[in-house]
Amino acid sequence: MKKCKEKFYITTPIYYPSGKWHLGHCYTTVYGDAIARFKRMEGYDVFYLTGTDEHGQKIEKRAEEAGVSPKEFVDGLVAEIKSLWEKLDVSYDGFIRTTDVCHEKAVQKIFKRLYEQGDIYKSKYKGKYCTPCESFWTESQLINGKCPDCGREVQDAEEESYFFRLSKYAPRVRELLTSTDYLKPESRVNEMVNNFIDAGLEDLAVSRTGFTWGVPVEFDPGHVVYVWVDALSNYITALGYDGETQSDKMKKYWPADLHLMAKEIVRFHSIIWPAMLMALGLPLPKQIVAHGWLQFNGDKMSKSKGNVIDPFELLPRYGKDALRYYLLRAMPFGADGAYTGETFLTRINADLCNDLGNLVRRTMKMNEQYFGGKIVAGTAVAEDGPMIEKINSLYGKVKAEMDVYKPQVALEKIFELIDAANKYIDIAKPWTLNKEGASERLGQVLYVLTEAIRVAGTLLLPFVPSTGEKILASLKMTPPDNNDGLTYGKVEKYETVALDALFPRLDVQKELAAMGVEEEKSPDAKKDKGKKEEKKQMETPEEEGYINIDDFFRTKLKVAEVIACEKVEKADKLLKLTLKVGEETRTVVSGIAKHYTPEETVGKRVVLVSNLKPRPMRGIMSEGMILCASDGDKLVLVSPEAAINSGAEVC
RNA sequence: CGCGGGAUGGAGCAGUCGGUAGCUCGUCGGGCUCAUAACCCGAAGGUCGUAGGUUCGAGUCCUACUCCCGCAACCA
Repeated sequence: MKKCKEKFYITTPIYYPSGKWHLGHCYTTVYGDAIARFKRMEGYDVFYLTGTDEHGQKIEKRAEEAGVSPKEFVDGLVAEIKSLWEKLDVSYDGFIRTTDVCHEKAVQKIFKRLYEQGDIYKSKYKGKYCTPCESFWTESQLINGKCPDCGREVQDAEEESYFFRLSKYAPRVRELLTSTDYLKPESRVNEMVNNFIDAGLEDLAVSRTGFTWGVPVEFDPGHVVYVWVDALSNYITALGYDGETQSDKMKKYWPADLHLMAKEIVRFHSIIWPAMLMALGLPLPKQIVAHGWLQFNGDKMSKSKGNVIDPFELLPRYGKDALRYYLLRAMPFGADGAYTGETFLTRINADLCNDLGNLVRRTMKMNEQYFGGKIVAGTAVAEDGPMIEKINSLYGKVKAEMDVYKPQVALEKIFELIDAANKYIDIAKPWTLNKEGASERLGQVLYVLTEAIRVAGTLLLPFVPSTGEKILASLKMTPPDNNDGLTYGKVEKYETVALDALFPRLDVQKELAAMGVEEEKSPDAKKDKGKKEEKKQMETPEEEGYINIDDFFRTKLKVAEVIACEKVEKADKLLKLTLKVGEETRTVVSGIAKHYTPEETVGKRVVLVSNLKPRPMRGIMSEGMILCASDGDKLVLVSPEAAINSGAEVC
């Protein structure tokens, strides 16, 4: 079955190390890993690339706040993500960092070449300049027409920038999107074409002068290459492309077979990236696939909502394969998927513990008990037919789904065989055969089961590698390096051994409590959690979760009266409130427009956080925050319960 | 009318070319004893968001509407 080695080049995006690594990063990377492993099993010469995108103003700032150099800052996060990939069994072949010297050099060359051939040109864009801050702002960034940093007047100014002639390639890119299957799922095609291409593609600013943490433009000091050319080109510089000559790796692996990514960066990969490649005269990637986002407890992941799922916490508790399985199985193709602790645990229990783990365990125990683990092929009877057929057809089914990059459906197919095997045991009743002394038939039944387990276990390897290995270890086998043996009867003799349970069964309620999930559904769980918190309070009163009184009084709360209120233009959720706080007048922008009209808000007394750092919102400087109570759907303002002068301290 | 996605048993989802509405979890009842209180069988539960239309026949196609969610451009 092994043919001449065809290549397969697959990539994840390069991740931006500005904060914590989360489940979203894990999802994309594990998804890619499953495909890479599957292709390797099929005999492809796979190159799986991942990496990090390390330049830019945000990193520069974060590093400054942390008091380290940008390089030191990203080094730490890169070490973290590499350890994460190791813990998740991610089998990447290349890891590119945009701070790698050869990448930076290649980017400079690419930039220069595009400039020399006229695809990049120098121009200016108009905006506003704040002289004291030495900052350049666009019209829309201004706050009340003034500098968003210092609030001072700004002057008309022009800033130099290099531009990429994106507009020149718009027709070809449109053609690519609309008449090939370059972009999957197709629903994204309309989004791109309608929103961006047909709306008019403007040339793209590809350099910046406002910060220095980036690849310098070789021939124009003061400019650094902005994210597009720097980040996107990683897919070719990682193969050793240096801007002109083709490296061996480049010749071998380019064009990419698959760029995998989450939906928010589809725009760059479906429009800018092909245009860049066209300009460079390189072949285009065969396909980009965009997956949806993991939503957490019904919402976007957000720290303030307390629903951030940290893979570093989940991993040691449940293991890499539980996490891999969940990510690969539970997400629908292309759309968003909802993560909740409950669905996670239920999935692991139902599929991995009950169906798969238990099947392997019960079969191996019977093998051992009845035949001392020595199982040989016997004569198949009619009753075995459906099972044998299922074993033989499994690889084809899994392959068909993996060819269109749908691991979730591929896994479903594998579990259909596991399901069928559990049913087969009930029909064949080995324990009865044993009592009846039908030894030959008993041996054959166990042989069929063992074959099913071998094939399913082997096909599980790309998805849950260490579980696949454990299953094969029960059969005293090691993972094969090809897909040759995936049919019934390929192994005629076994000496099996019953190992420990593959996945211990989880107590869902206990685990949920341990996760600290907010909204348990069953009353029992609430009880459990209540107890737990009570205990915690008694034992460790000053532990996490508590602040002392001084901490509290750092927040200056005051009663304020709303003396004017209006909707913020072009903002659905914002109201601009003018507040009287004692003698003072404040402007506060608040996201309550869905719950209050301006009219009903005027005259209300509210509680203001008066020492919050002012922050621009939708062009208006908001000088504080007013307190509201919300239980999800409902939101109400918090008010003093009796009349009191505005400006009164809340204590 | 800014763009896009969605609405299917209690929950989460599938449903291709229109042709008997499926899966997983949960619930209820039964079976089995090899196995991790696991496994197997059966049942209850849906006017497929609303209102029209096309058709012999609509979850599927057309029109209008309601509600939800992303993005643009915000909710400290």
